[in-house]
Amino acid sequence: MTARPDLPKIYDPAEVEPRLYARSLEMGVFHEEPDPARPPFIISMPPPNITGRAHLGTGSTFTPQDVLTRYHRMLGENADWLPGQDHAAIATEAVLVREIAKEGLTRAGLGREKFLARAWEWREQYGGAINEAFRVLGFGPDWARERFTLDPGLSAAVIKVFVDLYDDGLIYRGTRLVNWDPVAQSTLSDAEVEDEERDTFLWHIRYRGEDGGDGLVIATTRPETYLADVAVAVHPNDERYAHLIGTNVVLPIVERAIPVIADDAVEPEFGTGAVKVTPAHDQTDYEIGRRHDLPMPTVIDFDGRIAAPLWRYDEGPERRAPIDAQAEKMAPYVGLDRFEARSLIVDDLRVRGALVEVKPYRTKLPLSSRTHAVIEPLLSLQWWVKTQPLAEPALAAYRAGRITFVPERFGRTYAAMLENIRDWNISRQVWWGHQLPVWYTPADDVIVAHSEDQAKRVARERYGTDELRRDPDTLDTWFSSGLWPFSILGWPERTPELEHWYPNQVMVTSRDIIFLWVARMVMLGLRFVGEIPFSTVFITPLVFDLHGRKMSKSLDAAIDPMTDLVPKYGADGTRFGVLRQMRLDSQELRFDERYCDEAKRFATKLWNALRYTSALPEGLPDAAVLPAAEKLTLADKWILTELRGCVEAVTRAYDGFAFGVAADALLQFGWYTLCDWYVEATKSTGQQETRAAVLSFVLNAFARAMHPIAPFVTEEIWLALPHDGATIVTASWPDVAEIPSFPAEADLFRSVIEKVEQLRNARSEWGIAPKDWMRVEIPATLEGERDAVEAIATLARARVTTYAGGDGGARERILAVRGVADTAQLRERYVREIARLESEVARSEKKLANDAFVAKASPEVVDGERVKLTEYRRELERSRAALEALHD
RNA sequence: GGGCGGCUAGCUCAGUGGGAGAGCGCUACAUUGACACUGUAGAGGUCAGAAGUUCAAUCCUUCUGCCGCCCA
Repeated sequence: MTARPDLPKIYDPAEVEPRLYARSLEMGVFHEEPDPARPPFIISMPPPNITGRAHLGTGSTFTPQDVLTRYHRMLGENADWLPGQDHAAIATEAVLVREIAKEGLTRAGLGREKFLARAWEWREQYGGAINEAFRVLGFGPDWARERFTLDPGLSAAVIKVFVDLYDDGLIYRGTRLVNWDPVAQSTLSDAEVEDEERDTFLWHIRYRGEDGGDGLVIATTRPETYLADVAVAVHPNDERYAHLIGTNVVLPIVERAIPVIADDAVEPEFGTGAVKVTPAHDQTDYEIGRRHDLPMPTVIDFDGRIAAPLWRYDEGPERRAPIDAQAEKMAPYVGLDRFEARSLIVDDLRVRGALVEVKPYRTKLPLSSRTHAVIEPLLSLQWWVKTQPLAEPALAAYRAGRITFVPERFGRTYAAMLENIRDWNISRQVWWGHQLPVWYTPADDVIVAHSEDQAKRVARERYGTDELRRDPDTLDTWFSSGLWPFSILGWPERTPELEHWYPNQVMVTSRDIIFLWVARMVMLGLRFVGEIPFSTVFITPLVFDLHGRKMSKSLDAAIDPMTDLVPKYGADGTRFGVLRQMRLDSQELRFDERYCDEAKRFATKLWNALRYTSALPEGLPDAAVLPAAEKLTLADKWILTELRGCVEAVTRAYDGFAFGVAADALLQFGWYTLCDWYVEATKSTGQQETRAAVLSFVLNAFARAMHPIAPFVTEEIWLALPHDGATIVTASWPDVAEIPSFPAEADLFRSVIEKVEQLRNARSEWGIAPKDWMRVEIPATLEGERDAVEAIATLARARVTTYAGGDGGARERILAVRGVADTAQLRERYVREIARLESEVARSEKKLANDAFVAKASPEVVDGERVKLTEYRRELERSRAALEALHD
């Protein structure tokens, strides 16, 4: 290996990164086969949506996965990171509807088959955008194993799970209140609904008593739904209304009588304390309706327009009749959009004198995260999963400690959510996705089967017909992603992958989908594979920008790593900068680009350490082997000891998912310890014999420790040094047992650093220019410590003379080194130093004079304080003596 | 309403029951055998407020205030 003076001064990620990534792909280093001889380390990548684009949220969730996989691969484990994509039913369909609208087409006009063909085309063309971002960021998942939720194998798994759950009575069809998106024309999961604060009004409306009395005044944010009111509810303890409970009041305009009921769910402080109950159009009201067995008329239809009373729930004719009788009086509103109807109804109520008051009010409106339409809670016939029997084992697995959350507190979130679980609406009225394996006979008999053929067979046997229509709905996307950790391993086949790689070791995701996704993977994994899907769940912080805006949700607040970060800082700088800010106990990462900039300069700094090393006149050694211990200098022993500490700290940090701590430790060692001190120290005479070997060894090990976070610059450096193997990606993790440690010498060198800092400070105070040599005097007894003296001379840029004296250990003698300057300056300096030491001595003496402290504090602390006091006193003595000497 | 997190230097954040830290920014100086994407030195903080526990609290407990998130 020869020196490479040709290396550029500035490390250029734009040149290095694509070249090394392509090399890794060519070498196939990211691919693994199941190997029972080695412990598995498997992460299933949370599949990004095919509509997804890279933003910092993706950076913060996926980078740790890459780091963990690379780290465990270096540990020699059977490590694999399994990538894939999610078909993202509603998001994709929304994009497609917009696409075809540009050509003047509609979904209905195109028809299911052609629409799906367009969807596949779109997927081929644009679905890979996020993978490109992953490659640019240097992520190394096992690309050969990439899966898509609509792949045949995964789809077969979905069908099997549906059929089995149905056969076991855990899937049923029923009418419930759902989140309806009138624009997307589909139900949405709770996660796809975002609350947004809006200014609106609280309308106070009088409902007169049936007996002709004043009745009461209700307050509502949704006056248009009053047409479907079936009761007024008050709190049971609310004395204002106690006399009305059990009586009837009359709805204005339509003149229908409804009862006043008592229910705990009513907040007496809200509005007037009396609330209208509209079970078909509000979640709370729905629950009240269930409790009091109220009829549930629907007056808003799927298109968001007022409709004559519709009956979607199972009410008898006698309960329907009084409401159906209102149809004529409702007629003026029928067909109006819900918001138009609101203003018309408010006007009409005002005219009738029923509108008592209108107060400005700020409320949270549920909006569709896909179409931004206001969500309409609607009663609807849907397919549901009965979750209670699935949730119990999932909860038990957590309580038994078989699943650990990092940070721990998210385990409590998980448990709380499973304890309060509600049945899961799994049908969606979109086309892009897994169509329900459900068929109906002309008589509406339900057949659930693995295939149309099977359904027909069953239909003939059971109902004597094979004239079937298939349910047009598709499954909630989370249904297929809930199978992800095992469906991508080939389940239901017992593949070698499934045998060795399930359960996975770690799942990395963000907290907002702990319930939606993590809990469902656990429930379904336990049910269908009989084992938890992963043993550890690492929850990454959510990313915000410096103004506190959430990155992942709205694109306008998003920083795109592809255009905003990688071109400026490289993939390494981006990764390092993001991870540096990732702190375990913080649930929020307020992204600050300055960390990426720092990381980029760090890469250049390390690069220059390599340039220095390879340009040493001695040349690089042939192998990354250290000289014998007896040849090592004081500085060599110190840097090796520090290296070992750094590797230990980084190992501990990776093991505990403390990526910020790992990055801190790497930066601290690489920049400050290695470059600022050791490299400078090697410039003194006496270091020539060992420095090339030590630097090569240290840089080699350090590059490996840093590789998982910054794969490119570390590989480039590693390849330029003596090394074993073809790529750092498959190199072994630095073994601390092979890094010698010299605690005593390291301590000694730390006192050299301490002294040099004092001397530099003095130099600055005395106005000695950096290029000028300063003078120091060393005690004659220190002359034997040649390494220490040379290091001080080089690092402080000092010429050394001796003075008679100096006793104690090497450390004391090093600290007795003193700078020489103009007498007046020196005197002033010693006077200040003496004052400082006197106050320290006083503080320490006072503490030790406190009997309670000596008696109750731990012996180590007391001893430590005594040692400190002794040192302060000794330093004080030295300074006083030095000041005294100046008077001569 | 219930739960959770945060409040430390101008900014973004570490940290610890026993002498307050980093980076950036700021000030001054410097082209010293790799590095100006650099180096050296410096200024800058009642560790949100109050009470308690303790020999000792920025750290533990309680309360208060403000900021944010989740669930209902």
